[in-house]
This record gives sequence, C-alpha cells and structure tokens, in this order.
Amino acid sequence: MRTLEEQLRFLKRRAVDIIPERDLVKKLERSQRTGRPLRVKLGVDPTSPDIHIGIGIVLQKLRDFQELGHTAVLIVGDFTARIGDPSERASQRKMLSKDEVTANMKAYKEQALKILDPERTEFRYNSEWLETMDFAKLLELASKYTVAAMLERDDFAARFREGNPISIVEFLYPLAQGYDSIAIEADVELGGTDQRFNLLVGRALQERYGQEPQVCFLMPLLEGLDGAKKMSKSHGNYVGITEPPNEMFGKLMSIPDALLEKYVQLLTDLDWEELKQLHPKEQKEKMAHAVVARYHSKEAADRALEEFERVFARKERPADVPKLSLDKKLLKPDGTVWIVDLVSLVAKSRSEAKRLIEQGAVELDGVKITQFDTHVRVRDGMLVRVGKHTFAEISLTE
RNA sequence: GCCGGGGUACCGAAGCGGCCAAACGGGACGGACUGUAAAUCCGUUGGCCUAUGCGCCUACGGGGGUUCAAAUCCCUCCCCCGGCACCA
Repeated sequence: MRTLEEQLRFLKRRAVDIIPERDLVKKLERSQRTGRPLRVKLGVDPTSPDIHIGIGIVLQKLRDFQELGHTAVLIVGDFTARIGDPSERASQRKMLSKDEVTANMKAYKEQALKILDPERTEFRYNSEWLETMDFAKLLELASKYTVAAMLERDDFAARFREGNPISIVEFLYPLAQGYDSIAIEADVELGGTDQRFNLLVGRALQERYGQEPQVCFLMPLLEGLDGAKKMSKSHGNYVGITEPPNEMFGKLMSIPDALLEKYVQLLTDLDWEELKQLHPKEQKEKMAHAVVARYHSKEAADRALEEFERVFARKERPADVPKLSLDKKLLKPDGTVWIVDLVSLVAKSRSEAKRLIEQGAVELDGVKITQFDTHVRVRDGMLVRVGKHTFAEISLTE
C-alpha cells in the first residue's frame, strides 16, 4: 500500500488544478481507512464516438485513480445531447436519437476500455435522472443557484456585457451537469480546464443538496495538431486513439515544433530535459513513437517509425499500399489509359484530377506526369502517387 | 407586436442590373524549400466536357415575378441579429 503522500503525488501528475487539494487528501485518507473507494466522475459527450489522445490524458488520470482502487463513473450526457449544446451555435444543434447515442456509446466504451479498467468502471446515462425530472424538481434545482453566480463564468459575463444573447438553456446546462454529480454522489469530478466553471457548479450544488462536495480535478487541454485550437474532431486537428499506427505517427510528426514540449509532457513519460538535446526531428520521432507505443504496441511503433522514415525521409515506396482496382474497360485497345481517368479514381472530381496533374502532384512508378493530355501504359502493381500522402497500387480487374 | 439590420462558396467577408463561378482574408489542397513540420514563396480551390474554350450545367436563404440580361430590382415566405414595447 502506498502512503498517502505517494498517492497524492501520483495523482497530481499532469493535473493543472485540484480544487481544493485538502479535500482530496481528506477523501483519500478516509477511503483508505474505511476501504470505501472514491467515486470519480467524468462526463462524456455522446455526440462523437471517437476518443482522441487529448481526452486520453483525462482517461489516463481516471485510470490512475482506478489503480489506487477507486471507481470511475463515466456519465454519458445522452439527455443533454438530445437538447443540443447551445454554445455550439445553430448549425451544430443536431438532435441525437436514442439509437445514435447507443451506437456512439458502444464505440466509445470499447475505446475507453483500452485505457480504463473495466472492473472498476461504471457507465451511467444522465437521462436516467434528468428525463424523469419534473418541473417542480427543476425549480428546486434552479433555486439553488443565482444569476450573479452564473455570470461569473467568463463567456457569460462577456456576452452579457456586450449585450449578446444568452439563452436560459445555457444557464440550465451547468445545473444539469452539476445535478449529475448529485445523482451519482461523486467524490471527485475530472475535466479539462475548460470545465472549471461547470465542475465548480456541481461542487456548490452538492453542498446545497446536503452532500459532501466533490473535488474538482482539472486536467490540461491538449492543443490540436495545428497548435492553434484545442484538439477536437470538429476542428479536424485530432488524433484518435484507435487510429492505425502509421496514421497516428504521421499526424504526430506534423505538429509544429513549438508544440513538441507540451506533447511530450502530456502524452509521454519521456524526459524532456534529456530529449531536447537531440535533433528536433529525432525529438519528434521519439514522441510519436512513445504515443503509438502507448495506444498500440512497441512493435507497432517501431514499424511506424521505420515506415515514416522510408516514405517521407527517403521518399521510398510505403510498405503497405492500398489496391486501386482499375477496370480493364477503361483501357484503350492499345492497353493505355487516359491519365485523367486514372487519377480521378482517387481524386474528388475529374476537374480536381486534372488540376492535380497540372500541378505536378502525380507520379506513376516514380515518374512525374504533368500533362493531362497523356495516355499511359499501366500494368498490374503499378504505383500511383498523388500528392504527398496518397499512394495506390493498380490492380487490373475485368 | 412594432422598427431597423442581415442571410453570398468550407469559414469570414465584398459585390447591389451585364465585364460574376463571384474581390479580399482564413482554411484546405498541390509545388518549391526543409528536418517531416512550421515559416516563406508560387499555384489551385463548384461540377462537367480529351478541356485554358469569350464551352455547357448548377450556385449568392426558399418560392414567384420584372428584364434581352438578376447575387444585384419587385412580391412573398422562412430564418438570424439588434432596438423598442410588454414584464405576473
């Protein structure tokens, strides 16, 4: 058994803020004494079934709690998702059906359990208590919080000041999320730093409902691959934890250098002080390797590294190239094919295919083609390259 | 309810009868450069047609109309935003 001090140090790794730390100490101590595990809550959004490595950081922390014997409670925000998050603006306000939520969650669970210990994980849906909440109960909940307190949230305050609209539903959101903590009697709630306000509301509400307030445990947000916005699927700057090794590796290599230290610190156990002595490219490769190793395996990471070197550094042919089936009917009697016909098999449109050819993006067996008005003789197994990242191997079909 | 502003391509935003597939910026994509990237530079960015042509089709919230000609004018509907009014 680890000492309290060791546990605390273990849990504090990578945490940005723990509000308040003394409560965490108190809870850990009591748990150890009574043998009752802490209930550690994490709210998950069921609108997208993909877990990216940014969320992976938070899940790892949950895992840390589990290793100390505590219980992870994943709350699926199915009810709140069906209303649609008002902060995401009208275009995003898609209502999810029950079926969609179920399907998303199935995928989500599978991925989350790559990190979490299934023995110590509870999945709960917040529709369980929110859907059946009647108006009287809602009024009770609403009475526990004030407008002034709501306006402490920065973006509310700013919008209010500037006369921009804030819908009532937006006020209800933190309340609903906070109520989740009451429903499952959370001891600790994890979240990204963007969740600070919401987690604090949960803490306050629990107290007003006569519960012991939760500890708010804030984890850093991972910036996306572009280094500008936070990692998220909607920004297209993310790495999913189930992505194939090569893809994961490649994406991680594409981050700007300025982001490297953060990635190393948040995603790997590498020693940054030591690492930064190396050539920048090597630093990045080590980081990418470590991440791939974590979500796949050491062997997969080795292969991904080797593959990356081969394709991008030495500009050689990748090990695995998808087959591109080419119908023999497209061939002219003399066995050639019009280059535009060929490229449009991998391009969005024929116009795009033509553009790519003229821009010198197309290579056949290493030979660059820049005239769209050409016919080429193809053979089975010929390597087609379009741009930096698209490779295909022709296979002729009847 | 009233008054005013607005809805343009992936996003932001100009255009306000023909020269508009629509300036400009961002993004994305391609090329050069590199350390793989970033930065920088150059180019592309609705679709179709063997194809750089004063080519064809579709497109400026939906529908209808005026006109030789509409993103641009008129009617109508929908949606968004702001102000006023209302406020037990």
